[in-house]
Amino acid sequence: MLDINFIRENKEIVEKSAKDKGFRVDIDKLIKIDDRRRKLLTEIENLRTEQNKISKGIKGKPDKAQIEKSKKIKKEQEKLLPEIKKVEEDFNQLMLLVPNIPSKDTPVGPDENSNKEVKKWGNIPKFDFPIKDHLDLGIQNDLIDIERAVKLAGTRSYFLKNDLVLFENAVLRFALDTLKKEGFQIFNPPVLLNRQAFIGTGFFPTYSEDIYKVEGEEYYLAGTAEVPVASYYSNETLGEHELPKLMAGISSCFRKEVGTYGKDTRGVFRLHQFNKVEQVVISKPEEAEKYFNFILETAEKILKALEIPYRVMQLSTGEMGFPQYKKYDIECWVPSQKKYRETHSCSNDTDFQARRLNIKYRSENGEKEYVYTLNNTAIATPRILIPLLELNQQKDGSIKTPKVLQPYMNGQKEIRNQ
RNA sequence: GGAGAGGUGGCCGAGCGGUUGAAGGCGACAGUCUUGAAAACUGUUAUACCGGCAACGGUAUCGUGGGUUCGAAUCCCACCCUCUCCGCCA
Repeated sequence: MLDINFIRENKEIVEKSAKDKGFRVDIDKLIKIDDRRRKLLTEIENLRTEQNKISKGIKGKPDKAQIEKSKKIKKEQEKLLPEIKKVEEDFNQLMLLVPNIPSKDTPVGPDENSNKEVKKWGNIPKFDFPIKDHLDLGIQNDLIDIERAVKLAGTRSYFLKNDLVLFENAVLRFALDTLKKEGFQIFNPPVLLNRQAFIGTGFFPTYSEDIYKVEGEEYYLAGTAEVPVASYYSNETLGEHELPKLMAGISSCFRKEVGTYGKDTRGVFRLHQFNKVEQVVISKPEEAEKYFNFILETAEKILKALEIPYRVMQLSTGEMGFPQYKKYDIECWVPSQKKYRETHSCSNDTDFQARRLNIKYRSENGEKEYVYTLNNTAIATPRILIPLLELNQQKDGSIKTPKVLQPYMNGQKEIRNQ
Protein backbone atom coordinates (compact mmCIF):
# COMPACT_ATOMS: atom_id res chain seq x y z
CA MET A 1 0.00 0.00 0.00
CA LEU A 2 1.13 3.50 -0.72
CA ASP A 3 0.61 6.47 1.56
CA ILE A 4 -2.55 8.33 0.49
CA ASN A 5 -0.76 11.64 0.95
CA PHE A 6 2.01 10.43 -1.33
CA ILE A 7 -0.59 9.42 -3.92
CA ARG A 8 -2.25 12.82 -3.71
CA GLU A 9 1.02 14.66 -4.11
CA ASN A 10 2.45 12.42 -6.83
CA LYS A 11 -0.58 11.57 -8.91
CA GLU A 12 1.26 11.44 -12.25
CA ILE A 13 3.99 9.14 -10.94
CA VAL A 14 1.47 6.77 -9.42
CA GLU A 15 -0.59 6.69 -12.60
CA LYS A 16 2.41 6.10 -14.82
CA SER A 17 3.72 3.35 -12.55
CA ALA A 18 0.46 1.48 -12.64
CA LYS A 19 0.28 1.81 -16.40
CA ASP A 20 3.87 0.67 -16.91
CA LYS A 21 3.21 -2.32 -14.70
CA GLY A 22 0.01 -3.17 -16.54
CA PHE A 23 -2.46 -2.51 -13.78
CA ARG A 24 -5.60 -0.44 -14.06
CA VAL A 25 -6.42 1.96 -11.24
CA ASP A 26 -8.45 5.10 -11.38
CA ILE A 27 -6.36 7.50 -9.31
CA ASP A 28 -8.68 10.42 -10.04
CA LYS A 29 -11.54 8.43 -8.60
CA LEU A 30 -9.47 7.48 -5.58
CA ILE A 31 -8.58 11.10 -4.87
CA LYS A 32 -12.17 12.17 -5.37
CA ILE A 33 -13.33 9.55 -2.88
CA ASP A 34 -10.62 10.65 -0.49
CA ASP A 35 -11.75 14.27 -0.79
CA ARG A 36 -15.27 13.24 0.11
CA ARG A 37 -13.99 11.02 2.90
CA ARG A 38 -11.99 13.84 4.42
CA LYS A 39 -14.89 16.25 4.19
CA LEU A 40 -17.34 13.85 5.83
CA LEU A 41 -14.83 12.99 8.51
CA THR A 42 -14.36 16.63 9.39
CA GLU A 43 -18.11 17.21 9.55
CA ILE A 44 -18.64 14.20 11.78
CA GLU A 45 -15.73 15.16 14.00
CA ASN A 46 -17.13 18.64 14.42
CA LEU A 47 -20.53 17.26 15.41
CA ARG A 48 -18.85 14.96 17.90
CA THR A 49 -16.89 17.86 19.35
CA GLU A 50 -20.17 19.64 20.02
CA GLN A 51 -21.70 16.56 21.52
CA ASN A 52 -18.70 15.87 23.71
CA LYS A 53 -18.84 19.44 24.96
CA ILE A 54 -22.43 18.99 26.06
CA SER A 55 -21.67 15.68 27.73
CA LYS A 56 -18.79 17.15 29.65
CA GLY A 57 -20.95 19.97 30.94
CA ILE A 58 -23.44 17.53 32.47
CA LYS A 59 -22.70 16.79 36.11
CA GLY A 60 -25.70 14.88 37.40
CA LYS A 61 -28.91 14.55 35.47
CA PRO A 62 -29.13 16.41 32.18
CA ASP A 63 -31.86 18.98 31.68
CA LYS A 64 -34.34 18.99 28.83
CA ALA A 65 -32.46 21.51 26.74
CA GLN A 66 -29.30 19.47 26.88
CA ILE A 67 -31.07 16.29 25.85
CA GLU A 68 -32.83 18.06 23.01
CA LYS A 69 -29.65 19.54 21.66
CA SER A 70 -27.77 16.30 21.96
CA LYS A 71 -30.50 14.42 20.15
CA LYS A 72 -30.45 16.92 17.37
CA ILE A 73 -26.72 16.54 16.90
CA LYS A 74 -27.08 12.80 16.89
CA LYS A 75 -29.68 12.96 14.16
CA GLU A 76 -27.38 15.05 12.03
CA GLN A 77 -24.63 12.53 12.56
CA GLU A 78 -26.85 9.64 11.63
CA LYS A 79 -27.54 11.30 8.32
CA LEU A 80 -23.84 11.18 7.51
CA LEU A 81 -23.00 7.73 8.82
CA PRO A 82 -24.23 5.54 5.96
CA GLU A 83 -22.34 7.64 3.46
CA ILE A 84 -19.07 7.70 5.36
CA LYS A 85 -19.26 3.96 5.79
CA LYS A 86 -19.70 3.45 2.07
CA VAL A 87 -17.02 5.98 1.20
CA GLU A 88 -14.49 4.40 3.54
CA GLU A 89 -15.18 0.97 2.10
CA ASP A 90 -14.67 2.24 -1.43
CA PHE A 91 -11.56 4.08 -0.35
CA ASN A 92 -9.99 1.05 1.32
CA GLN A 93 -10.81 -1.17 -1.61
CA LEU A 94 -9.27 1.20 -4.11
CA MET A 95 -6.18 1.71 -1.98
CA LEU A 96 -5.53 -2.02 -2.14
CA LEU A 97 -5.49 -1.83 -5.93
CA VAL A 98 -2.73 0.76 -6.25
CA PRO A 99 0.52 -1.03 -7.13
CA ASN A 100 3.93 -0.15 -5.77
CA ILE A 101 6.12 2.30 -7.69
CA PRO A 102 8.97 0.68 -9.64
CA SER A 103 12.53 1.82 -8.99
CA LYS A 104 14.05 4.38 -11.33
CA ASP A 105 16.47 1.83 -12.77
CA THR A 106 13.73 -0.65 -13.66
CA PRO A 107 13.51 -1.06 -17.43
CA VAL A 108 10.15 0.13 -18.70
CA GLY A 109 8.41 -2.38 -20.93
CA PRO A 110 5.38 -4.63 -21.12
CA ASP A 111 7.03 -8.07 -21.11
CA GLU A 112 10.17 -10.17 -20.77
CA ASN A 113 11.70 -8.64 -23.89
CA SER A 114 12.51 -5.58 -21.83
CA ASN A 115 14.19 -7.55 -19.05
CA LYS A 116 17.84 -6.75 -18.62
CA GLU A 117 20.58 -9.27 -17.95
CA VAL A 118 22.65 -8.10 -15.01
CA LYS A 119 24.99 -11.04 -14.46
CA LYS A 120 25.84 -14.48 -15.63
CA TRP A 121 27.76 -17.32 -14.02
CA GLY A 122 29.07 -20.71 -15.08
CA ASN A 123 29.91 -22.37 -18.36
CA ILE A 124 27.28 -24.01 -20.46
CA PRO A 125 28.25 -27.67 -20.54
CA LYS A 126 28.89 -29.70 -23.68
CA PHE A 127 27.87 -33.34 -23.72
CA ASP A 128 29.57 -35.92 -25.93
CA PHE A 129 26.44 -38.05 -26.07
CA PRO A 130 22.80 -37.37 -26.92
CA ILE A 131 21.18 -35.93 -23.79
CA LYS A 132 17.80 -36.72 -22.28
CA ASP A 133 15.52 -34.27 -20.61
CA HIS A 134 14.67 -34.49 -16.91
CA LEU A 135 11.45 -36.39 -17.48
CA ASP A 136 13.03 -39.10 -19.59
CA LEU A 137 15.79 -39.40 -17.01
CA GLY A 138 13.18 -39.55 -14.27
CA ILE A 139 11.18 -42.25 -16.00
CA GLN A 140 14.24 -44.31 -16.93
CA ASN A 141 15.47 -44.36 -13.34
CA ASP A 142 12.00 -44.72 -11.80
CA LEU A 143 12.27 -41.33 -10.08
CA ILE A 144 9.30 -39.42 -11.47
CA ASP A 145 5.80 -40.69 -12.26
CA ILE A 146 3.43 -38.16 -13.70
CA GLU A 147 0.96 -40.47 -15.45
CA ARG A 148 -0.12 -42.14 -12.25
CA ALA A 149 -0.21 -38.83 -10.38
CA VAL A 150 -2.64 -37.48 -12.94
CA LYS A 151 -5.02 -40.38 -12.21
CA LEU A 152 -5.55 -39.08 -8.70
CA ALA A 153 -4.59 -35.42 -8.79
CA GLY A 154 -5.05 -34.16 -12.33
CA THR A 155 -2.61 -32.26 -14.50
CA ARG A 156 0.41 -30.49 -13.04
CA SER A 157 0.79 -33.14 -10.35
CA TYR A 158 3.58 -35.63 -9.87
CA PHE A 159 5.08 -38.38 -7.81
CA LEU A 160 8.74 -38.20 -6.95
CA LYS A 161 10.11 -41.64 -6.10
CA ASN A 162 13.01 -43.50 -4.58
CA ASP A 163 16.36 -41.72 -4.54
CA LEU A 164 14.87 -38.58 -6.01
CA VAL A 165 12.84 -38.11 -2.83
CA LEU A 166 16.04 -38.26 -0.82
CA PHE A 167 17.75 -36.08 -3.38
CA GLU A 168 15.00 -33.47 -3.15
CA ASN A 169 15.31 -33.46 0.63
CA ALA A 170 19.08 -33.14 0.29
CA VAL A 171 18.70 -30.05 -1.87
CA LEU A 172 16.24 -28.44 0.52
CA ARG A 173 18.37 -29.27 3.52
CA PHE A 174 21.47 -27.94 1.85
CA ALA A 175 19.68 -24.65 1.23
CA LEU A 176 18.54 -24.43 4.86
CA ASP A 177 22.03 -25.17 6.14
CA THR A 178 23.50 -22.51 3.88
CA LEU A 179 21.02 -19.92 5.13
CA LYS A 180 21.55 -20.90 8.73
CA LYS A 181 25.26 -20.25 8.27
CA GLU A 182 24.39 -16.83 6.85
CA GLY A 183 22.52 -15.96 10.03
CA PHE A 184 18.92 -16.68 9.06
CA GLN A 185 16.30 -17.85 11.52
CA ILE A 186 14.52 -20.85 10.07
CA PHE A 187 10.75 -21.27 10.01
CA ASN A 188 8.39 -24.08 9.21
CA PRO A 189 5.31 -21.89 8.84
CA PRO A 190 1.61 -22.55 8.50
CA VAL A 191 0.48 -22.41 4.88
CA LEU A 192 -3.25 -22.50 5.52
CA LEU A 193 -3.82 -18.84 6.23
CA ASN A 194 -6.49 -16.21 6.66
CA ARG A 195 -7.32 -13.41 4.22
CA GLN A 196 -5.34 -10.79 6.05
CA ALA A 197 -2.01 -12.53 5.44
CA PHE A 198 -2.66 -12.46 1.70
CA ILE A 199 -3.86 -8.87 1.69
CA GLY A 200 -0.89 -7.89 3.81
CA THR A 201 1.68 -9.40 1.48
CA GLY A 202 -0.07 -7.99 -1.60
CA PHE A 203 -1.44 -11.19 -3.11
CA PHE A 204 -5.04 -10.16 -2.46
CA PRO A 205 -7.01 -8.82 -4.15
CA THR A 206 -4.83 -8.68 -7.28
CA TYR A 207 -3.75 -12.31 -7.49
CA SER A 208 -6.59 -14.00 -5.65
CA GLU A 209 -7.56 -16.10 -8.67
CA ASP A 210 -4.30 -18.06 -8.38
CA ILE A 211 -4.88 -19.02 -4.75
CA TYR A 212 -6.73 -22.08 -3.46
CA LYS A 213 -9.51 -21.44 -0.99
CA VAL A 214 -10.69 -23.96 1.53
CA GLU A 215 -14.32 -24.85 0.90
CA GLY A 216 -16.66 -23.35 3.47
CA GLU A 217 -13.92 -21.62 5.46
CA GLU A 218 -12.10 -18.33 5.21
CA TYR A 219 -8.73 -19.97 4.81
CA TYR A 220 -6.44 -20.08 1.81
CA LEU A 221 -3.37 -22.09 0.77
CA ALA A 222 -0.21 -20.05 0.44
CA GLY A 223 1.66 -20.14 -2.84
CA THR A 224 4.87 -19.26 -1.03
CA ALA A 225 6.22 -19.15 2.53
CA GLU A 226 6.64 -15.42 1.95
CA VAL A 227 2.99 -15.03 2.97
CA PRO A 228 3.27 -16.45 6.51
CA VAL A 229 6.89 -15.47 7.13
CA ALA A 230 6.53 -11.83 6.08
CA SER A 231 3.33 -11.71 8.16
CA TYR A 232 5.12 -13.08 11.22
CA TYR A 233 5.65 -9.64 12.75
CA SER A 234 2.39 -8.10 11.51
CA ASN A 235 0.93 -5.43 13.79
CA GLU A 236 4.20 -5.22 15.68
CA THR A 237 6.75 -2.51 16.25
CA LEU A 238 10.32 -3.77 16.29
CA GLY A 239 13.31 -2.12 17.91
CA GLU A 240 15.92 -0.66 15.60
CA HIS A 241 18.57 -2.92 17.16
CA GLU A 242 16.53 -6.00 16.17
CA LEU A 243 16.87 -5.22 12.48
CA PRO A 244 17.50 -6.73 10.07
CA LYS A 245 15.41 -9.84 10.57
CA LEU A 246 16.80 -12.56 8.36
CA MET A 247 14.12 -15.21 8.02
CA ALA A 248 13.91 -18.39 5.98
CA GLY A 249 10.76 -20.46 5.60
CA ILE A 250 10.46 -23.95 4.19
CA SER A 251 7.03 -25.01 3.02
CA SER A 252 4.89 -26.66 0.46
CA CYS A 253 3.45 -24.14 -1.98
CA PHE A 254 0.13 -24.27 -3.77
CA ARG A 255 -0.77 -22.45 -6.95
CA LYS A 256 -3.73 -22.75 -9.23
CA GLU A 257 -1.70 -21.66 -12.24
CA VAL A 258 -4.75 -20.21 -13.90
CA GLY A 259 -4.03 -18.61 -17.22
CA THR A 260 -1.12 -20.90 -17.95
CA TYR A 261 -3.03 -23.57 -19.85
CA GLY A 262 -0.78 -25.37 -22.24
CA LYS A 263 2.34 -23.67 -20.90
CA ASP A 264 5.22 -25.76 -19.59
CA THR A 265 3.17 -28.93 -19.52
CA ARG A 266 6.04 -31.39 -19.82
CA GLY A 267 7.73 -32.66 -16.69
CA VAL A 268 7.88 -30.98 -13.31
CA PHE A 269 8.42 -27.35 -14.27
CA ARG A 270 5.04 -25.80 -13.53
CA LEU A 271 3.04 -27.54 -10.80
CA HIS A 272 0.10 -27.00 -8.47
CA GLN A 273 2.11 -28.13 -5.47
CA PHE A 274 5.83 -27.83 -4.85
CA ASN A 275 8.35 -27.19 -2.09
CA LYS A 276 10.40 -24.12 -1.51
CA VAL A 277 12.83 -22.52 0.87
CA GLU A 278 12.13 -18.81 0.83
CA GLN A 279 14.17 -15.95 2.24
CA VAL A 280 12.45 -12.97 3.81
CA VAL A 281 14.26 -9.96 5.18
CA ILE A 282 12.82 -7.14 7.25
CA SER A 283 15.16 -4.19 7.28
CA LYS A 284 15.49 -0.49 7.85
CA PRO A 285 14.75 1.52 4.69
CA GLU A 286 18.32 2.67 4.28
CA GLU A 287 19.65 -0.88 4.45
CA ALA A 288 17.12 -2.46 2.09
CA GLU A 289 19.26 -2.22 -1.04
CA LYS A 290 22.15 -3.88 0.78
CA TYR A 291 20.06 -6.82 1.96
CA PHE A 292 18.33 -7.06 -1.37
CA ASN A 293 21.72 -7.78 -2.89
CA PHE A 294 22.56 -10.04 0.03
CA ILE A 295 19.61 -12.38 -0.52
CA LEU A 296 20.36 -12.42 -4.23
CA GLU A 297 23.90 -13.49 -3.40
CA THR A 298 22.87 -16.21 -0.95
CA ALA A 299 20.75 -17.74 -3.70
CA GLU A 300 23.67 -17.46 -6.10
CA LYS A 301 25.91 -19.09 -3.53
CA ILE A 302 23.59 -22.09 -3.42
CA LEU A 303 23.52 -22.36 -7.20
CA LYS A 304 27.28 -22.05 -7.47
CA ALA A 305 27.70 -24.82 -4.91
CA LEU A 306 25.34 -26.96 -6.96
CA GLU A 307 27.31 -26.01 -10.08
CA ILE A 308 24.30 -24.82 -12.04
CA PRO A 309 25.03 -22.14 -14.66
CA TYR A 310 22.65 -19.22 -14.26
CA ARG A 311 21.99 -15.66 -15.18
CA VAL A 312 20.34 -12.85 -13.27
CA MET A 313 17.73 -10.76 -15.02
CA GLN A 314 16.32 -7.47 -13.88
CA LEU A 315 12.64 -7.58 -14.66
CA SER A 316 10.85 -4.88 -16.58
CA THR A 317 7.92 -2.94 -15.21
CA GLY A 318 5.44 -5.18 -17.00
CA GLU A 319 6.95 -8.35 -15.57
CA MET A 320 7.64 -7.37 -12.01
CA GLY A 321 4.32 -7.69 -10.26
CA PHE A 322 2.06 -5.71 -8.00
CA PRO A 323 3.93 -5.13 -4.70
CA GLN A 324 7.44 -4.89 -6.11
CA TYR A 325 9.72 -1.89 -6.31
CA LYS A 326 12.57 -3.82 -7.88
CA LYS A 327 12.83 -7.42 -8.95
CA TYR A 328 15.45 -9.83 -10.18
CA ASP A 329 14.85 -13.32 -11.48
CA ILE A 330 17.52 -15.95 -11.47
CA GLU A 331 17.30 -18.26 -14.43
CA CYS A 332 19.10 -21.59 -14.52
CA TRP A 333 20.43 -23.34 -17.57
CA VAL A 334 18.25 -26.20 -18.80
CA PRO A 335 20.30 -28.29 -21.28
CA SER A 336 17.35 -30.02 -22.96
CA GLN A 337 15.75 -26.67 -23.76
CA LYS A 338 19.04 -24.91 -24.46
CA LYS A 339 17.61 -22.03 -22.47
CA TYR A 340 17.80 -20.34 -19.11
CA ARG A 341 14.59 -20.86 -17.16
CA GLU A 342 13.28 -18.98 -14.13
CA THR A 343 13.99 -20.68 -10.82
CA HIS A 344 14.25 -17.78 -8.37
CA SER A 345 12.49 -14.52 -7.82
CA CYS A 346 14.07 -11.75 -5.78
CA SER A 347 11.99 -8.74 -4.73
CA ASN A 348 12.39 -5.47 -2.94
CA ASP A 349 8.91 -4.40 -1.85
CA THR A 350 10.02 -1.27 0.05
CA ASP A 351 7.43 -0.39 2.72
CA PHE A 352 4.55 -1.50 0.49
CA GLN A 353 3.92 -4.76 2.37
CA ALA A 354 4.87 -3.23 5.72
CA ARG A 355 2.05 -0.70 5.40
CA ARG A 356 -0.47 -3.43 4.69
CA LEU A 357 0.95 -5.71 7.38
CA ASN A 358 1.49 -2.82 9.78
CA ILE A 359 5.09 -3.61 10.67
CA LYS A 360 7.08 -0.69 12.01
CA TYR A 361 10.28 -0.13 13.87
CA ARG A 362 11.23 2.42 16.47
CA SER A 363 14.44 4.22 15.64
CA GLU A 364 17.01 5.20 18.28
CA ASN A 365 15.54 8.70 18.46
CA GLY A 366 12.08 7.29 19.17
CA GLU A 367 10.52 7.80 15.75
CA LYS A 368 8.25 5.11 14.40
CA GLU A 369 8.66 4.18 10.79
CA TYR A 370 7.59 1.39 8.46
CA VAL A 371 10.13 -1.33 7.78
CA TYR A 372 11.11 -2.53 4.31
CA THR A 373 10.53 -6.13 3.23
CA LEU A 374 12.60 -8.17 0.81
CA ASN A 375 12.26 -11.72 -0.35
CA ASN A 376 13.96 -14.21 -2.58
CA THR A 377 13.75 -17.89 -3.32
CA ALA A 378 16.58 -19.91 -1.84
CA ILE A 379 15.63 -23.08 -3.67
CA ALA A 380 12.43 -24.45 -5.16
CA THR A 381 11.84 -28.09 -5.99
CA PRO A 382 11.02 -29.99 -8.10
CA ARG A 383 11.82 -27.18 -10.54
CA ILE A 384 15.49 -26.97 -9.59
CA LEU A 385 15.71 -30.74 -10.09
CA ILE A 386 15.29 -30.11 -13.81
CA PRO A 387 18.72 -28.52 -14.33
CA LEU A 388 20.21 -30.70 -11.61
CA LEU A 389 19.16 -33.97 -13.25
CA GLU A 390 19.94 -32.84 -16.75
CA LEU A 391 23.33 -31.30 -15.99
CA ASN A 392 24.49 -34.34 -14.04
CA GLN A 393 23.32 -37.02 -16.41
CA GLN A 394 25.74 -39.61 -17.71
CA LYS A 395 25.81 -41.52 -20.96
CA ASP A 396 23.91 -44.51 -19.53
CA GLY A 397 21.19 -42.28 -18.10
CA SER A 398 22.37 -42.42 -14.49
CA ILE A 399 22.83 -39.18 -12.55
CA LYS A 400 25.85 -37.98 -10.62
CA THR A 401 25.20 -36.54 -7.19
CA PRO A 402 26.65 -33.02 -6.93
CA LYS A 403 29.54 -32.97 -4.46
CA VAL A 404 27.90 -30.70 -1.90
CA LEU A 405 24.87 -32.96 -1.76
CA GLN A 406 26.74 -36.21 -1.26
CA PRO A 407 26.99 -35.79 2.53
CA TYR A 408 23.20 -35.41 2.58
CA MET A 409 22.89 -38.63 0.55
CA ASN A 410 25.00 -40.72 2.89
CA GLY A 411 27.88 -40.41 0.48
CA GLN A 412 25.95 -41.81 -2.47
CA LYS A 413 27.74 -40.67 -5.64
CA GLU A 414 25.14 -41.45 -8.25
CA ILE A 415 21.49 -42.23 -8.78
CA ARG A 416 20.50 -45.03 -11.11
CA ASN A 417 17.66 -47.48 -11.57
CA GLN A 418 18.03 -50.33 -9.12
C1' G B 1 -17.33 -32.02 18.90
C1' G B 2 -19.44 -31.13 24.48
C1' A B 3 -19.02 -28.00 29.19
C1' G B 4 -17.00 -23.77 31.62
C1' A B 5 -13.80 -19.16 32.22
C1' G B 6 -11.88 -14.94 30.03
C1' G B 7 -10.16 -10.99 26.39
C1' U B 8 -8.50 -3.35 29.45
C1' G B 9 -2.19 0.74 27.97
C1' G B 10 5.05 -2.25 26.86
C1' C B 11 3.60 -5.94 30.97
C1' C B 12 0.49 -7.11 35.53
C1' G B 13 -4.05 -5.36 37.16
C1' A B 14 -8.57 -2.06 38.93
C1' G B 15 -12.70 -0.07 36.89
C1' C B 16 -21.48 2.00 40.89
C1' G B 17 -23.39 4.28 32.70
C1' G B 18 -21.28 10.81 33.51
C1' U B 19 -13.56 15.38 33.86
C1' U B 20 -11.92 7.31 32.61
C1' G B 21 -7.15 7.82 27.67
C1' A B 22 -8.53 4.94 31.68
C1' A B 23 -6.67 4.01 39.36
C1' G B 24 -2.55 1.16 41.36
C1' G B 25 1.86 -1.60 40.47
C1' C B 26 5.99 -3.19 37.32
C1' G B 27 9.10 -1.80 33.46
C1' A B 28 11.38 2.25 30.59
C1' C B 29 13.28 7.33 30.39
C1' A B 30 14.96 12.02 32.82
C1' G B 31 16.36 14.57 37.30
C1' U B 32 17.87 14.83 42.75
C1' C B 33 21.16 12.22 45.96
C1' U B 34 26.03 9.26 45.34
C1' U B 35 33.30 9.04 44.02
C1' G B 36 30.43 5.42 40.70
C1' A B 37 26.40 1.99 40.87
C1' A B 38 22.18 0.39 43.56
C1' A B 39 18.36 2.04 46.76
C1' A B 40 15.22 6.13 47.81
C1' C B 41 12.66 10.43 46.16
C1' U B 42 10.55 13.63 42.04
C1' G B 43 8.81 13.96 37.22
C1' U B 44 7.81 11.90 32.25
C1' U B 45 5.98 7.69 29.78
C1' A B 46 -0.03 4.84 24.15
C1' U B 47 -1.36 4.89 19.00
C1' A B 48 -3.60 6.61 14.44
C1' C B 49 -5.78 10.42 11.66
C1' C B 50 -7.21 15.76 10.81
C1' G B 51 -5.96 21.16 11.38
C1' G B 52 -1.51 24.31 12.59
C1' C B 53 5.37 26.74 10.89
C1' A B 54 4.94 25.59 15.97
C1' A B 55 3.03 25.73 20.88
C1' C B 56 -1.21 23.23 20.65
C1' G B 57 -6.27 21.88 19.41
C1' G B 58 -9.82 18.18 17.60
C1' U B 59 -11.53 13.00 16.65
C1' A B 60 -11.14 7.85 17.32
C1' U B 61 -9.24 3.59 19.93
C1' C B 62 -10.50 -0.93 26.62
C1' G B 63 -10.84 -8.37 21.08
C1' U B 64 -14.14 -7.08 16.29
C1' G B 65 -18.83 -5.38 14.39
C1' G B 66 -23.72 -3.77 15.49
C1' G B 67 -27.47 -1.93 19.15
C1' U B 68 -29.63 0.69 23.64
C1' U B 69 -28.71 5.76 25.84
C1' C B 70 -28.40 12.82 26.13
C1' G B 71 -23.78 9.98 27.43
C1' A B 72 -20.86 3.11 27.04
C1' A B 73 -14.48 0.07 28.89
C1' U B 74 -19.07 -0.44 31.90
C1' C B 75 -25.84 -2.66 29.56
C1' C B 76 -27.78 -5.90 25.09
C1' C B 77 -26.80 -8.93 20.45
C1' A B 78 -23.57 -11.35 16.90
C1' C B 79 -18.82 -12.84 15.65
C1' C B 80 -13.46 -13.73 16.52
C1' C B 81 -9.67 -15.31 19.71
C1' U B 82 -7.35 -17.42 24.26
C1' C B 83 -7.41 -20.69 28.49
C1' U B 84 -9.31 -25.07 31.52
C1' C B 85 -11.91 -29.82 31.69
C1' C B 86 -14.19 -34.00 28.81
C1' G B 87 -14.31 -36.64 24.05
C1' C B 88 -11.65 -37.82 19.44
C1' C B 89 -6.86 -38.05 17.26
C1' A B 90 -1.08 -37.87 13.96
